[in-house]
Amino acid sequence: MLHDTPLRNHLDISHVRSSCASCSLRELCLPVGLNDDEIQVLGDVVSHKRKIQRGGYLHHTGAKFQSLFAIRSGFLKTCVLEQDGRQQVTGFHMTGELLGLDAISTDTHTCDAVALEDSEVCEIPFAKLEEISRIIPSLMRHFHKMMSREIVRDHGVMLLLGSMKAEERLATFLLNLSRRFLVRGYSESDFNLRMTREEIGSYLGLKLETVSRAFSKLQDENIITVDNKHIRINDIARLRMKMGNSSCVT
Amino acid sequence: MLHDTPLRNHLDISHVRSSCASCSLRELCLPVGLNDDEIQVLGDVVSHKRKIQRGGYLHHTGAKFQSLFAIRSGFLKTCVLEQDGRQQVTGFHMTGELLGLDAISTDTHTCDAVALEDSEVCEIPFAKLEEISRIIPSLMRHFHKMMSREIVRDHGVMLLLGSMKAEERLATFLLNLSRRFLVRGYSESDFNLRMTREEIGSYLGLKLETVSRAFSKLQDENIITVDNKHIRINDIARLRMKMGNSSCVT
DNA sequence: TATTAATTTTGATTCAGATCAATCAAAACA
DNA sequence: TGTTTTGATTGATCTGAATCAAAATTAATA
Repeated sequence: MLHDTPLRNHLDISHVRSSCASCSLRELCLPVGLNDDEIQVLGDVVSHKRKIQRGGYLHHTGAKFQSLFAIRSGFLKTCVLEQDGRQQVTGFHMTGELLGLDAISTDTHTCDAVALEDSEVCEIPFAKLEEISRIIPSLMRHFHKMMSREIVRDHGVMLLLGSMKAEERLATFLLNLSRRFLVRGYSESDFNLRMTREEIGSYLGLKLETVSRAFSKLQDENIITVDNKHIRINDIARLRMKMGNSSCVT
Repeated sequence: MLHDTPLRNHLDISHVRSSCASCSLRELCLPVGLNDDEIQVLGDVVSHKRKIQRGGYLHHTGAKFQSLFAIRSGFLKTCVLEQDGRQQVTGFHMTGELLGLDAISTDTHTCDAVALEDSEVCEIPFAKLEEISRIIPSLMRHFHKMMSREIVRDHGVMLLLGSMKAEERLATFLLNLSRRFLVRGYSESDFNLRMTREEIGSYLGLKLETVSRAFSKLQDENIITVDNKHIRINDIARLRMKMGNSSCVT
Protein backbone atom coordinates (compact mmCIF):
# COMPACT_ATOMS: atom_id res chain seq x y z
CA MET A 1 0.00 0.00 0.00
CA LEU A 2 2.30 2.70 1.22
CA HIS A 3 2.12 5.12 -1.63
CA ASP A 4 0.27 3.10 -4.17
CA THR A 5 -3.45 2.76 -4.40
CA PRO A 6 -5.78 1.66 -7.13
CA LEU A 7 -6.30 5.33 -7.75
CA ARG A 8 -2.70 5.77 -8.65
CA ASN A 9 -3.14 5.67 -12.37
CA HIS A 10 -5.87 8.19 -12.29
CA LEU A 11 -4.23 10.58 -9.92
CA ASP A 12 -0.65 10.23 -10.76
CA ILE A 13 0.48 13.04 -12.89
CA SER A 14 4.16 12.48 -12.78
CA HIS A 15 4.40 10.87 -16.18
CA VAL A 16 3.13 14.01 -17.78
CA ARG A 17 6.16 15.87 -18.91
CA SER A 18 4.83 19.28 -19.53
CA SER A 19 7.16 22.06 -20.41
CA CYS A 20 4.70 24.85 -19.81
CA ALA A 21 5.61 27.64 -17.51
CA SER A 22 2.77 26.93 -15.16
CA CYS A 23 4.54 23.69 -14.47
CA SER A 24 2.85 21.37 -12.05
CA LEU A 25 -0.49 23.00 -12.06
CA ARG A 26 -1.04 22.03 -15.63
CA GLU A 27 -0.23 18.53 -14.59
CA LEU A 28 -2.37 18.85 -11.55
CA CYS A 29 -5.36 19.61 -13.67
CA LEU A 30 -4.74 17.47 -16.69
CA PRO A 31 -6.05 14.27 -15.20
CA VAL A 32 -9.36 15.88 -14.39
CA GLY A 33 -10.06 17.13 -17.85
CA LEU A 34 -10.15 20.87 -17.78
CA ASN A 35 -10.61 23.02 -20.83
CA ASP A 36 -8.05 25.53 -22.02
CA ASP A 37 -9.64 28.51 -20.30
CA GLU A 38 -9.61 26.72 -17.02
CA ILE A 39 -6.04 25.70 -17.47
CA GLN A 40 -5.24 29.32 -18.12
CA VAL A 41 -6.86 30.34 -14.86
CA LEU A 42 -4.87 27.72 -13.08
CA GLY A 43 -1.64 28.67 -14.71
CA ASP A 44 -1.93 32.10 -13.20
CA VAL A 45 -2.07 30.60 -9.75
CA VAL A 46 1.17 28.76 -9.93
CA SER A 47 3.44 31.60 -10.53
CA HIS A 48 6.43 30.94 -8.42
CA LYS A 49 8.93 28.26 -9.18
CA ARG A 50 11.62 27.44 -6.69
CA LYS A 51 14.86 25.51 -6.73
CA ILE A 52 16.27 23.80 -3.69
CA GLN A 53 19.79 22.50 -3.58
CA ARG A 54 20.58 19.12 -2.12
CA GLY A 55 20.43 19.50 1.63
CA GLY A 56 18.39 22.67 1.42
CA TYR A 57 15.07 23.23 3.13
CA LEU A 58 11.81 23.78 1.33
CA HIS A 59 10.22 24.71 4.63
CA HIS A 60 10.86 24.36 8.34
CA THR A 61 8.63 23.10 11.09
CA GLY A 62 6.68 25.97 12.57
CA ALA A 63 6.89 28.14 9.48
CA LYS A 64 3.76 29.96 8.46
CA PHE A 65 1.81 28.02 5.89
CA GLN A 66 0.84 29.80 2.74
CA SER A 67 1.43 27.48 -0.15
CA LEU A 68 1.41 23.88 -1.13
CA PHE A 69 4.35 22.70 -3.17
CA ALA A 70 4.16 20.47 -6.19
CA ILE A 71 7.42 18.70 -6.84
CA ARG A 72 8.55 19.32 -10.38
CA SER A 73 11.77 17.38 -10.15
CA GLY A 74 14.04 15.95 -7.53
CA PHE A 75 13.58 14.06 -4.33
CA LEU A 76 12.73 15.30 -0.84
CA LYS A 77 12.13 13.95 2.61
CA THR A 78 9.82 15.30 5.27
CA CYS A 79 10.79 14.86 8.88
CA VAL A 80 10.01 16.04 12.36
CA LEU A 81 12.58 16.95 14.95
CA GLU A 82 12.65 15.23 18.30
CA GLN A 83 13.74 16.90 21.51
CA ASP A 84 17.27 15.54 21.39
CA GLY A 85 17.91 16.88 17.93
CA ARG A 86 17.41 13.61 16.19
CA GLN A 87 14.84 13.40 13.49
CA GLN A 88 12.12 11.04 12.38
CA VAL A 89 11.46 10.81 8.68
CA THR A 90 7.75 10.89 7.86
CA GLY A 91 8.01 10.49 4.13
CA PHE A 92 9.99 10.52 0.90
CA HIS A 93 8.61 12.48 -1.99
CA MET A 94 9.25 12.64 -5.68
CA THR A 95 8.14 14.30 -8.90
CA GLY A 96 4.47 15.03 -9.17
CA GLU A 97 3.74 14.72 -5.47
CA LEU A 98 2.23 17.43 -3.33
CA LEU A 99 3.81 18.72 -0.14
CA GLY A 100 2.30 20.74 2.67
CA LEU A 101 -1.11 19.14 3.11
CA ASP A 102 -0.41 18.65 6.81
CA ALA A 103 0.04 22.38 7.29
CA ILE A 104 -3.48 23.33 6.30
CA SER A 105 -4.87 22.32 9.66
CA THR A 106 -2.91 24.81 11.72
CA ASP A 107 -1.65 27.22 9.09
CA THR A 108 1.77 26.13 10.23
CA HIS A 109 4.12 23.57 8.80
CA THR A 110 4.34 20.54 11.06
CA CYS A 111 7.48 19.13 9.53
CA ASP A 112 10.68 20.02 7.75
CA ALA A 113 10.97 19.36 4.04
CA VAL A 114 14.52 18.75 2.92
CA ALA A 115 15.83 18.12 -0.57
CA LEU A 116 17.79 14.88 -0.87
CA GLU A 117 18.94 15.93 -4.31
CA ASP A 118 18.71 19.17 -6.24
CA SER A 119 15.02 19.72 -6.69
CA GLU A 120 12.53 22.06 -8.20
CA VAL A 121 9.07 22.77 -6.88
CA CYS A 122 6.13 24.91 -7.86
CA GLU A 123 4.54 27.02 -5.22
CA ILE A 124 0.76 26.88 -5.13
CA PRO A 125 -0.70 29.61 -2.92
CA PHE A 126 -3.33 27.76 -0.98
CA ALA A 127 -5.80 30.60 -0.66
CA LYS A 128 -5.83 30.94 -4.41
CA LEU A 129 -6.21 27.22 -4.88
CA GLU A 130 -9.26 27.22 -2.64
CA GLU A 131 -10.67 30.18 -4.45
CA ILE A 132 -10.26 28.67 -7.88
CA SER A 133 -11.47 25.28 -6.84
CA ARG A 134 -14.79 26.92 -6.12
CA ILE A 135 -15.01 27.85 -9.76
CA ILE A 136 -13.70 24.58 -11.11
CA PRO A 137 -15.47 21.71 -9.34
CA SER A 138 -13.34 19.04 -10.93
CA LEU A 139 -10.27 20.69 -9.50
CA MET A 140 -11.81 20.71 -6.04
CA ARG A 141 -12.71 17.09 -6.37
CA HIS A 142 -9.21 16.26 -7.51
CA PHE A 143 -7.71 18.11 -4.60
CA HIS A 144 -9.94 16.27 -2.15
CA LYS A 145 -8.88 12.99 -3.63
CA MET A 146 -5.24 13.92 -3.21
CA MET A 147 -5.74 14.75 0.44
CA SER A 148 -7.65 11.56 0.96
CA ARG A 149 -4.95 9.58 -0.77
CA GLU A 150 -2.45 11.01 1.67
CA ILE A 151 -4.57 9.65 4.50
CA VAL A 152 -4.79 6.21 2.92
CA ARG A 153 -1.04 6.21 2.40
CA ASP A 154 -0.42 7.08 6.02
CA HIS A 155 -2.69 4.24 7.08
CA GLY A 156 -0.51 1.96 5.01
CA VAL A 157 2.58 3.14 6.81
CA MET A 158 0.84 2.71 10.15
CA LEU A 159 0.08 -0.86 9.21
CA LEU A 160 3.67 -1.43 8.21
CA LEU A 161 5.02 0.03 11.43
CA GLY A 162 2.48 -1.75 13.58
CA SER A 163 2.65 -5.24 12.23
CA MET A 164 5.59 -5.99 9.96
CA LYS A 165 9.04 -7.20 10.81
CA ALA A 166 12.22 -5.65 9.55
CA GLU A 167 12.62 -7.61 6.34
CA GLU A 168 8.98 -7.20 5.41
CA ARG A 169 9.22 -3.48 5.98
CA LEU A 170 12.24 -3.14 3.73
CA ALA A 171 10.66 -5.27 1.02
CA THR A 172 7.53 -3.14 1.15
CA PHE A 173 9.62 -0.01 1.02
CA LEU A 174 11.61 -1.15 -2.00
CA LEU A 175 8.52 -2.28 -3.87
CA ASN A 176 6.89 1.03 -3.17
CA LEU A 177 9.88 2.93 -4.53
CA SER A 178 10.04 0.58 -7.48
CA ARG A 179 6.44 1.26 -8.38
CA ARG A 180 6.86 4.99 -8.08
CA PHE A 181 9.91 4.96 -10.33
CA LEU A 182 8.09 2.82 -12.87
CA VAL A 183 5.14 5.18 -12.98
CA ARG A 184 7.55 8.03 -13.67
CA GLY A 185 9.10 6.25 -16.57
CA TYR A 186 12.21 4.96 -14.84
CA SER A 187 13.31 1.41 -14.31
CA GLU A 188 11.38 -0.44 -11.67
CA SER A 189 14.19 -2.87 -11.06
CA ASP A 190 17.26 -0.71 -11.19
CA PHE A 191 17.53 2.53 -9.28
CA ASN A 192 19.57 4.63 -6.90
CA LEU A 193 18.43 5.38 -3.41
CA ARG A 194 18.59 9.05 -2.54
CA MET A 195 18.50 8.52 1.20
CA THR A 196 20.87 7.00 3.73
CA ARG A 197 20.32 3.78 5.66
CA GLU A 198 19.66 5.90 8.68
CA GLU A 199 16.90 7.80 6.91
CA ILE A 200 15.36 4.59 5.66
CA GLY A 201 15.53 3.23 9.18
CA SER A 202 13.94 6.31 10.61
CA TYR A 203 11.10 6.03 8.15
CA LEU A 204 10.62 2.31 8.72
CA GLY A 205 11.00 2.41 12.49
CA LEU A 206 14.29 0.52 12.42
CA LYS A 207 17.90 1.20 13.31
CA LEU A 208 20.30 1.73 10.44
CA GLU A 209 22.18 -1.48 11.28
CA THR A 210 18.95 -3.42 10.98
CA VAL A 211 18.28 -1.86 7.60
CA SER A 212 21.76 -2.77 6.45
CA ARG A 213 21.35 -6.35 7.62
CA ALA A 214 18.00 -6.64 5.89
CA PHE A 215 19.59 -5.45 2.66
CA SER A 216 22.36 -7.99 3.04
CA LYS A 217 19.87 -10.76 3.74
CA LEU A 218 17.84 -10.00 0.62
CA GLN A 219 21.04 -9.94 -1.36
CA ASP A 220 22.19 -13.27 0.06
CA GLU A 221 18.94 -14.72 -1.16
CA ASN A 222 19.60 -13.27 -4.62
CA ILE A 223 16.39 -11.29 -4.49
CA ILE A 224 18.18 -7.99 -4.88
CA THR A 225 21.69 -6.78 -5.60
CA VAL A 226 22.96 -3.99 -3.43
CA ASP A 227 25.85 -1.78 -4.31
CA ASN A 228 25.79 0.94 -1.72
CA LYS A 229 23.01 3.26 -2.89
CA HIS A 230 22.39 1.37 -6.09
CA ILE A 231 19.68 -1.27 -5.94
CA ARG A 232 18.81 -3.89 -8.47
CA ILE A 233 15.74 -6.02 -7.98
CA ASN A 234 16.50 -9.44 -9.43
CA ASP A 235 13.31 -11.22 -8.49
CA ILE A 236 10.40 -8.91 -7.92
CA ALA A 237 8.00 -11.78 -7.38
CA ARG A 238 10.02 -13.14 -4.50
CA LEU A 239 10.42 -9.66 -3.12
CA ARG A 240 6.64 -9.42 -3.06
CA MET A 241 6.53 -12.71 -1.18
CA LYS A 242 8.84 -11.21 1.40
CA MET A 243 6.34 -8.49 2.00
CA GLY A 244 4.35 -11.38 3.22
CA ASN A 245 0.84 -11.60 4.51
CA SER A 246 0.75 -7.92 3.84
CA SER A 247 -2.77 -7.02 3.43
CA CYS A 248 -1.27 -3.67 2.92
CA VAL A 249 -0.50 -4.28 -0.65
CA THR A 250 -2.55 -2.05 -2.87
CA MET B 1 0.26 14.38 19.67
CA LEU B 2 -1.94 11.59 18.41
CA HIS B 3 -5.27 13.27 18.06
CA ASP B 4 -4.57 16.58 19.64
CA THR B 5 -3.17 19.58 17.94
CA PRO B 6 -3.10 23.23 18.85
CA LEU B 7 -6.03 23.53 16.52
CA ARG B 8 -8.12 21.28 18.65
CA ASN B 9 -10.04 23.98 20.41
CA HIS B 10 -10.93 25.66 17.23
CA LEU B 11 -11.92 22.59 15.34
CA ASP B 12 -13.44 20.49 17.98
CA ILE B 13 -17.13 20.66 17.92
CA SER B 14 -18.00 17.87 20.21
CA HIS B 15 -18.78 20.02 23.20
CA VAL B 16 -21.58 21.63 21.34
CA ARG B 17 -24.69 19.81 22.39
CA SER B 18 -27.15 20.82 19.76
CA SER B 19 -30.54 19.24 19.67
CA CYS B 20 -31.45 20.36 16.19
CA ALA B 21 -32.53 17.83 13.67
CA SER B 22 -29.66 18.57 11.38
CA CYS B 23 -27.50 17.19 14.10
CA SER B 24 -23.78 17.20 13.42
CA LEU B 25 -23.80 19.53 10.51
CA ARG B 26 -24.92 22.36 12.69
CA GLU B 27 -22.00 21.53 14.86
CA LEU B 28 -19.77 21.14 11.91
CA CYS B 29 -20.44 24.66 10.83
CA LEU B 30 -20.77 26.45 14.12
CA PRO B 31 -17.09 26.92 14.74
CA VAL B 32 -16.62 28.66 11.45
CA GLY B 33 -19.26 31.28 12.00
CA LEU B 34 -22.00 30.78 9.51
CA ASN B 35 -25.17 32.81 9.47
CA ASP B 36 -28.61 31.31 9.90
CA ASP B 37 -29.32 31.04 6.22
CA GLU B 38 -26.17 29.15 5.65
CA ILE B 39 -26.89 26.85 8.52
CA GLN B 40 -30.27 26.22 6.97
CA VAL B 41 -28.64 25.21 3.71
CA LEU B 42 -26.36 22.90 5.56
CA GLY B 43 -29.14 21.39 7.59
CA ASP B 44 -30.75 20.19 4.42
CA VAL B 45 -27.65 18.26 3.51
CA VAL B 46 -27.51 16.16 6.59
CA SER B 47 -30.79 14.42 6.29
CA HIS B 48 -30.17 10.91 7.31
CA LYS B 49 -29.45 9.85 10.82
CA ARG B 50 -28.36 6.34 11.57
CA LYS B 51 -28.06 4.18 14.65
CA ILE B 52 -25.56 1.39 14.94
CA GLN B 53 -25.73 -1.18 17.69
CA ARG B 54 -22.66 -2.24 19.55
CA GLY B 55 -20.77 -4.60 17.27
CA GLY B 56 -22.57 -3.34 14.20
CA TYR B 57 -20.88 -2.02 11.09
CA LEU B 58 -21.19 1.52 9.85
CA HIS B 59 -19.46 0.49 6.64
CA HIS B 60 -17.34 -2.33 5.32
CA THR B 61 -14.07 -2.25 3.44
CA GLY B 62 -14.72 -2.12 -0.26
CA ALA B 63 -18.15 -0.58 0.07
CA LYS B 64 -19.03 2.19 -2.32
CA PHE B 65 -18.34 5.59 -0.82
CA GLN B 66 -21.11 8.12 -0.88
CA SER B 67 -21.18 9.83 2.46
CA LEU B 68 -19.02 10.95 5.28
CA PHE B 69 -20.30 10.19 8.74
CA ALA B 70 -20.27 12.57 11.65
CA ILE B 71 -20.44 10.76 14.95
CA ARG B 72 -23.27 12.11 17.03
CA SER B 73 -22.81 9.79 19.96
CA GLY B 74 -21.05 6.58 20.78
CA PHE B 75 -17.67 5.12 20.05
CA LEU B 76 -16.33 3.36 16.98
CA LYS B 77 -13.18 1.77 15.72
CA THR B 78 -11.89 1.63 12.19
CA CYS B 79 -9.87 -1.36 11.13
CA VAL B 80 -8.51 -3.18 8.13
CA LEU B 81 -8.60 -6.90 7.66
CA GLU B 82 -5.44 -8.85 7.07
CA GLN B 83 -5.31 -11.93 4.87
CA ASP B 84 -5.15 -14.26 7.82
CA GLY B 85 -8.39 -12.95 9.24
CA ARG B 86 -6.77 -10.84 11.89
CA GLN B 87 -7.47 -7.18 11.95
CA GLN B 88 -5.45 -4.07 12.53
CA VAL B 89 -7.16 -1.18 14.24
CA THR B 90 -6.40 2.12 12.53
CA GLY B 91 -8.30 4.38 14.87
CA PHE B 92 -10.82 4.95 17.63
CA HIS B 93 -13.45 7.59 17.08
CA MET B 94 -15.87 9.46 19.28
CA THR B 95 -18.54 12.13 19.26
CA GLY B 96 -17.97 14.98 16.88
CA GLU B 97 -15.41 13.20 14.76
CA LEU B 98 -15.71 12.61 11.05
CA LEU B 99 -15.43 9.18 9.43
CA GLY B 100 -14.85 8.25 5.83
CA LEU B 101 -12.20 10.74 4.73
CA ASP B 102 -10.00 7.91 3.52
CA ALA B 103 -12.69 6.76 1.11
CA ILE B 104 -12.73 9.92 -0.95
CA SER B 105 -9.60 8.94 -2.82
CA THR B 106 -11.00 5.80 -4.42
CA ASP B 107 -14.73 6.23 -3.91
CA THR B 108 -14.44 3.06 -1.89
CA HIS B 109 -14.14 2.55 1.84
CA THR B 110 -10.67 1.34 2.72
CA CYS B 111 -11.56 0.13 6.18
CA ASP B 112 -14.34 -1.26 8.33
CA ALA B 113 -16.03 1.00 10.83
CA VAL B 114 -17.44 -0.87 13.80
CA ALA B 115 -19.39 0.46 16.75
CA LEU B 116 -17.79 -0.38 20.09
CA GLU B 117 -20.91 0.83 21.85
CA ASP B 118 -24.36 1.80 20.62
CA SER B 119 -23.74 4.80 18.44
CA GLU B 120 -25.49 7.35 16.34
CA VAL B 121 -24.10 9.01 13.26
CA CYS B 122 -25.23 11.57 10.76
CA GLU B 123 -24.77 10.81 7.13
CA ILE B 124 -23.28 13.61 5.06
CA PRO B 125 -23.59 12.94 1.34
CA PHE B 126 -20.20 13.92 0.06
CA ALA B 127 -21.31 15.22 -3.31
CA LYS B 128 -23.64 17.62 -1.57
CA LEU B 129 -20.98 18.68 0.85
CA GLU B 130 -18.66 19.54 -2.02
CA GLU B 131 -21.43 21.40 -3.77
CA ILE B 132 -22.35 23.49 -0.77
CA SER B 133 -18.78 24.16 0.19
CA ARG B 134 -18.47 25.99 -3.09
CA ILE B 135 -21.12 28.37 -1.90
CA ILE B 136 -19.86 28.69 1.64
CA PRO B 137 -16.10 29.24 1.58
CA SER B 138 -15.71 29.03 5.32
CA LEU B 139 -17.23 25.56 5.21
CA MET B 140 -14.79 24.50 2.54
CA ARG B 141 -11.93 25.86 4.55
CA HIS B 142 -13.16 24.07 7.63
CA PHE B 143 -13.43 20.83 5.74
CA HIS B 144 -9.91 21.16 4.40
CA LYS B 145 -8.64 21.76 7.88
CA MET B 146 -10.38 18.63 9.10
CA MET B 147 -8.79 16.55 6.37
CA SER B 148 -5.41 18.06 7.10
CA ARG B 149 -5.84 17.41 10.77
CA GLU B 150 -6.43 13.76 10.00
CA ILE B 151 -3.08 13.70 8.20
CA VAL B 152 -1.31 15.34 11.13
CA ARG B 153 -2.91 12.85 13.49
CA ASP B 154 -1.74 9.94 11.39
CA HIS B 155 1.77 11.33 11.39
CA GLY B 156 1.57 11.36 15.16
CA VAL B 157 0.62 7.71 15.21
CA MET B 158 3.42 6.92 12.78
CA LEU B 159 5.83 8.61 15.13
CA LEU B 160 4.47 6.63 18.03
CA LEU B 161 4.72 3.34 16.19
CA GLY B 162 8.13 4.12 14.80
CA SER B 163 9.93 5.32 17.85
CA MET B 164 8.17 4.71 21.17
CA LYS B 165 8.39 1.72 23.44
CA ALA B 166 5.40 -0.09 24.87
CA GLU B 167 4.94 1.94 28.03
CA GLU B 168 5.34 5.23 26.21
CA ARG B 169 2.81 4.17 23.65
CA LEU B 170 0.25 3.29 26.26
CA ALA B 171 0.86 6.52 28.16
CA THR B 172 0.42 8.50 24.96
CA PHE B 173 -2.74 6.58 24.18
CA LEU B 174 -4.27 7.17 27.61
CA LEU B 175 -3.42 10.86 27.59
CA ASN B 176 -4.95 11.18 24.17
CA LEU B 177 -8.16 9.54 25.31
CA SER B 178 -8.12 11.62 28.47
CA ARG B 179 -7.91 14.83 26.50
CA ARG B 180 -10.66 13.82 24.15
CA PHE B 181 -12.96 12.96 27.03
CA LEU B 182 -12.16 16.25 28.73
CA VAL B 183 -12.98 18.23 25.61
CA ARG B 184 -16.32 16.47 25.47
CA GLY B 185 -17.18 17.41 29.00
CA TYR B 186 -16.29 14.13 30.66
CA SER B 187 -13.73 13.44 33.30
CA GLU B 188 -10.18 13.45 32.05
CA SER B 189 -8.99 11.25 34.87
CA ASP B 190 -11.75 8.73 35.23
CA PHE B 191 -13.20 6.87 32.29
CA ASN B 192 -14.13 3.53 30.84
CA LEU B 193 -12.34 2.04 27.91
CA ARG B 194 -14.66 0.88 25.19
CA MET B 195 -12.13 -1.39 23.54
CA THR B 196 -10.37 -4.59 24.54
CA ARG B 197 -6.70 -4.98 25.30
CA GLU B 198 -6.33 -6.71 22.00
CA GLU B 199 -7.78 -3.74 20.14
CA ILE B 200 -5.54 -1.35 22.01
CA GLY B 201 -2.61 -3.56 21.17
CA SER B 202 -3.55 -3.70 17.53
CA TYR B 203 -3.74 0.07 17.40
CA LEU B 204 -0.47 0.56 19.25
CA GLY B 205 1.44 -2.17 17.45
CA LEU B 206 1.68 -4.34 20.55
CA LYS B 207 0.41 -7.73 21.66
CA LEU B 208 -2.41 -7.78 24.16
CA GLU B 209 -0.19 -9.27 26.84
CA THR B 210 2.22 -6.39 26.45
CA VAL B 211 -0.63 -3.93 26.80
CA SER B 212 -1.79 -5.67 29.94
CA ARG B 213 1.68 -5.63 31.41
CA ALA B 214 2.09 -1.96 30.62
CA PHE B 215 -1.19 -1.24 32.41
CA SER B 216 0.00 -3.21 35.41
CA LYS B 217 3.32 -1.42 35.44
CA LEU B 218 1.70 2.01 35.43
CA GLN B 219 -0.58 0.85 38.22
CA ASP B 220 2.34 -0.48 40.27
CA GLU B 221 3.86 2.96 40.02
CA ASN B 222 0.60 4.47 41.23
CA ILE B 223 0.27 6.54 38.12
CA ILE B 224 -3.04 4.98 37.18
CA THR B 225 -5.57 2.64 38.74
CA VAL B 226 -6.88 -0.10 36.51
CA ASP B 227 -10.05 -2.03 37.15
CA ASN B 228 -10.63 -3.99 34.03
CA LYS B 229 -12.03 -1.47 31.57
CA HIS B 230 -12.21 1.31 34.11
CA ILE B 231 -9.20 3.61 34.22
CA ARG B 232 -8.36 6.24 36.76
CA ILE B 233 -5.43 8.54 36.16
CA ASN B 234 -3.94 9.37 39.55
CA ASP B 235 -0.99 11.42 38.44
CA ILE B 236 -1.40 12.93 35.02
CA ALA B 237 1.90 14.80 35.26
CA ARG B 238 3.83 11.62 35.77
CA LEU B 239 1.88 9.95 33.01
CA ARG B 240 3.02 12.75 30.74
CA MET B 241 6.59 12.12 31.84
CA LYS B 242 6.17 8.51 30.79
CA MET B 243 5.20 9.64 27.35
CA GLY B 244 8.01 12.09 27.01
CA ASN B 245 11.20 11.17 28.78
CA SER B 246 11.45 8.21 26.47
CA SER B 247 15.15 8.78 25.85
CA CYS B 248 13.80 10.17 22.63
CA VAL B 249 14.65 7.08 20.68
CA THR B 250 15.03 6.66 16.97
C1' DT C 1 45.80 13.96 -4.01
C1' DA C 2 45.78 13.47 0.72
C1' DT C 3 43.08 13.77 4.60
C1' DT C 4 39.03 13.90 7.09
C1' DA C 5 34.36 12.94 7.78
C1' DA C 6 30.32 10.38 6.87
C1' DT C 7 28.22 6.14 5.70
C1' DT C 8 27.85 1.21 5.49
C1' DT C 9 28.72 -3.44 6.78
C1' DT C 10 29.42 -7.04 9.99
C1' DG C 11 30.01 -9.24 14.56
C1' DA C 12 28.93 -9.92 19.61
C1' DT C 13 25.85 -9.07 23.16
C1' DT C 14 21.70 -7.43 25.40
C1' DC C 15 16.98 -6.56 26.02
C1' DA C 16 12.11 -5.42 25.03
C1' DG C 17 8.46 -7.49 23.53
C1' DA C 18 6.50 -11.80 21.32
C1' DT C 19 5.13 -16.26 22.16
C1' DC C 20 3.58 -20.09 24.84
C1' DA C 21 0.91 -21.36 28.69
C1' DA C 22 -1.85 -21.25 32.80
C1' DT C 23 -5.05 -19.05 35.78
C1' DC C 24 -8.55 -15.96 36.88
C1' DA C 25 -12.51 -12.84 36.22
C1' DA C 26 -16.42 -11.34 33.86
C1' DA C 27 -19.95 -11.56 30.59
C1' DA C 28 -23.17 -14.20 27.82
C1' DC C 29 -26.24 -17.87 27.64
C1' DA C 30 -28.85 -22.02 28.27
C1' DT D 1 -28.24 -21.28 38.27
C1' DG D 2 -24.57 -23.39 36.53
C1' DT D 3 -22.04 -23.56 32.11
C1' DT D 4 -19.67 -21.75 28.34
C1' DT D 5 -17.28 -18.14 26.24
C1' DT D 6 -14.61 -14.17 26.11
C1' DG D 7 -11.31 -11.09 28.07
C1' DA D 8 -7.48 -10.02 31.34
C1' DT D 9 -3.53 -10.95 34.10
C1' DT D 10 0.76 -13.05 35.10
C1' DG D 11 4.76 -16.17 34.52
C1' DA D 12 8.43 -18.58 31.73
C1' DT D 13 10.88 -18.70 27.69
C1' DC D 14 12.34 -17.34 23.11
C1' DT D 15 13.58 -14.17 19.46
C1' DG D 16 14.12 -10.16 16.53
C1' DA D 17 15.91 -5.99 16.70
C1' DA D 18 18.60 -2.63 19.51
C1' DT D 19 22.91 -1.64 21.22
C1' DC D 20 27.82 -1.69 21.47
C1' DA D 21 31.92 -2.01 18.84
C1' DA D 22 35.07 -2.19 15.08
C1' DA D 23 36.37 -2.33 10.43
C1' DA D 24 35.63 -1.12 5.64
C1' DT D 25 33.99 1.78 2.21
C1' DT D 26 32.63 6.03 0.17
C1' DA D 27 32.13 10.95 -0.08
C1' DA D 28 33.66 15.56 1.10
C1' DT D 29 37.16 18.90 1.55
C1' DA D 30 41.73 20.95 2.24
